[in-house]
Amino acid sequence: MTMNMNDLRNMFRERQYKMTSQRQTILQAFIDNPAQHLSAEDIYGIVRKESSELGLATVYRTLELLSELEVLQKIDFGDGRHRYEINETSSLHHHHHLICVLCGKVKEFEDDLLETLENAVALKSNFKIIDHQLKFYGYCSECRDKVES
Amino acid sequence: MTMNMNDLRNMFRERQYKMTSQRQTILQAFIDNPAQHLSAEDIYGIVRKESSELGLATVYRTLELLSELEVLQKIDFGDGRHRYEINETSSLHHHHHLICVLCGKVKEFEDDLLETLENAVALKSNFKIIDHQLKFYGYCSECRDKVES
DNA sequence: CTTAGTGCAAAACCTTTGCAACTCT
DNA sequence: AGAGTTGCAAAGGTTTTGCACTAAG
Repeated sequence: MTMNMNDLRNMFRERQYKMTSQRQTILQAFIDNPAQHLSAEDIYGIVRKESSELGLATVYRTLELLSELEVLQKIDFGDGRHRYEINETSSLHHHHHLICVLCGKVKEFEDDLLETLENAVALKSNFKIIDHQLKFYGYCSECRDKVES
Repeated sequence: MTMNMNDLRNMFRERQYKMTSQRQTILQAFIDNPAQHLSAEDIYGIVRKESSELGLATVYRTLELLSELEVLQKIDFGDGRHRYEINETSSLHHHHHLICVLCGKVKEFEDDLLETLENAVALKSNFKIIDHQLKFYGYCSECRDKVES
């Protein structure tokens, strides 16, 4: 299932990375804020509000590290900054994003149906596919009401 | 089919935008370089090589404008800059991107199969979906050889 | 002639990096 | 002790903006 603090500690030990309080705090922020698509600045804000000391550069370095380790997944909604979420290793949790073009709200959508498509693409394209990302753009229910009225 | 210079002129007239030589040159650069995912800097380079005068700020402003008009589509491959391609209005030309995680090469993939999924998502989510974007990550044929050997 | 668009340089952002100080193991 | 990590400030890269000037309708 989802990464927890002990898993992280073990991953770090294996690779001789050090488990620092900053790294713990950052992972904890993701655990405390599920399904939030947090940016570096978001994390920085969350952690500082909880009165922990932390430099912004450290946030960037940690997000980079955790992405390489595939603890986090980097996503891009085109709003000029990178965003991250905990990488659900269980493929059952593969989900996609619905982005409202009016208010910018991002909703999640669970899905497995893409596996078939992925196989077809792999065959035709000669790519060995390891991951996919699917985004839908449209109007969320609230904004749709505004538009239609 | 794809946008041409006259279509653009008409769109501009309708909205009282002005058709300037810079805007023409920029659209022309997209027409001359199909399937290229050009960044602002790319366009700037292409145009200047052809000895036309043009400021980088104008490129950014024009790309923004053409995206709003849906003449261009903004895409993001996570390489730190926005990229654009001509928006194929014909849904037959809906295509997706295969991104190699090793060499960064981007290949295109044609597809219609997503319509079904889109409908399912619309129903379940209460979103009115107007567009989607699908990216596959993996190893291209060349890089796969390197990895497997 | 009027309004929109351009170019330049400066500013604004987000992200990365060099380096001395620090802290896990 | 020793290697990795942090924080700060500076640098880098992309994108945006203010303003005087220019060009399209």
